[in-house]
Amino acid sequence: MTPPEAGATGASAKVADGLAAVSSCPEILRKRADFLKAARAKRQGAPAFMLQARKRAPEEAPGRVRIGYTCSKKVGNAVARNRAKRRLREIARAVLPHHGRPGWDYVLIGRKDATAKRPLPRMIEDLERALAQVHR
RNA sequence: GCGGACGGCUGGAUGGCCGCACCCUUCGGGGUGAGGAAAGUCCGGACUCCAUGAAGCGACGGUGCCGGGUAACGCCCGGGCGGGGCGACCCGACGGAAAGCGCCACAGAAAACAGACCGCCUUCGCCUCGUGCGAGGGUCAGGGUGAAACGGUGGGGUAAGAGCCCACCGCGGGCCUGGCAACAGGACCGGCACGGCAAGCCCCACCGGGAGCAAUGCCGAAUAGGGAUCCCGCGGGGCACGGACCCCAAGGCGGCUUCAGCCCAGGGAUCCGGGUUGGCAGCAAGACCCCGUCCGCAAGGGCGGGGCUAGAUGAAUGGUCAUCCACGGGGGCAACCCCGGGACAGAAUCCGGCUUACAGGCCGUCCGCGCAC
Repeated sequence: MTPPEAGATGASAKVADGLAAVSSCPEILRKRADFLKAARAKRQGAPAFMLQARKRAPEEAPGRVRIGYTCSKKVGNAVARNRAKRRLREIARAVLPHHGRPGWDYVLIGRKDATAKRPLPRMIEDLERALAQVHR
């Protein structure tokens, strides 16, 4: 019943390293107004998603990295939308603690089929590159 | 064994690591977390608000063989009738056409108080004396048309025919028997009247008020309609006038009527306070699930015991790795190896149904054919 130990412990050690580097836990965007503001700011395309990013004014919610997700009906039915949103959440969880800047709002927008099909490691690279573009 | 009918179940499994939402916590952690359809939003309810109450009528909408089940239903079960299939079984918009209106294309002589094209029979007249022509009468068996032609088949009968007469079948009527009923069976009477469509209007019976959890209630923040209370004030009469008081109207409150109840034109003051955004409640213990037992052919119901089973709101229920399980392709005699790869689909107030989508797999009952005994 018990699977091989060696591989599992190796993987867990690697991820524990990653966790130690987390600076601040990103906050989820929920208000429609925040999404509308982000949509008017900078945007950067990627094969499996679109990134929108905005540096907030100093008085609103200082210090935090904030992230939101959008999957419209263009992405597909409810199952496809939920799946796309979860994959976007997954890459944000991997990338944002290292590359997100405090005081910024980010919004990830899903694409039909591509968001569900592109391999996750490639999407992580895509997001790192897109963040670098937006911060420049 | 092959082909088929019906009913039910399942909807990848286990583990490691990293996450998300909610609940509990002794703050170490622990627990729970999508479906059979969560879907379509097509029916029926619960719940909430709105409409003054009761009865009747009307309008509109729905349902439509009978009995039962249910909170209720357009659902389910059992039965009847009609149709399909060798059969297991399946299908059915299945009340009324002697209340009325309307329609019945094309074809056909004729499509609804029947009618007479060809034909059949016959009377009279005429002549060219014929299987002739003309006029009249009797007919609907035969012809052809159609979805449908005013009962069908056989016999008698006749000038030829015809329910004209008879037998059987069909149809109608009341009666008897069985059944709670739909309905079925029987003998009797009637020579046949009543074509079809109600999925065109309609009639009959039964049911139904409207809107929906973005309902609705509460809390906090900025501005106008509305409501409550008080004051002034309003038709006629009782008093000669005015006021107070009393009585009586008129008018208003559902589509209409009756009864009951309530309100009174207009002006002023005070108080409460709408839509919107955010938060909280509604919001998960229920026509609930499981087991046993009794009643019932069944749907289902009674009793007893046990269980607590998602609660998000830009909306959690995931990502990844390993092994296994289906499945597809390739290689190999084979064990096996390699590659691909997981149906339909995601709760949003909650239940009972219906409908639609669905890879593959499993179980049970039954039918037909073939083989063996």
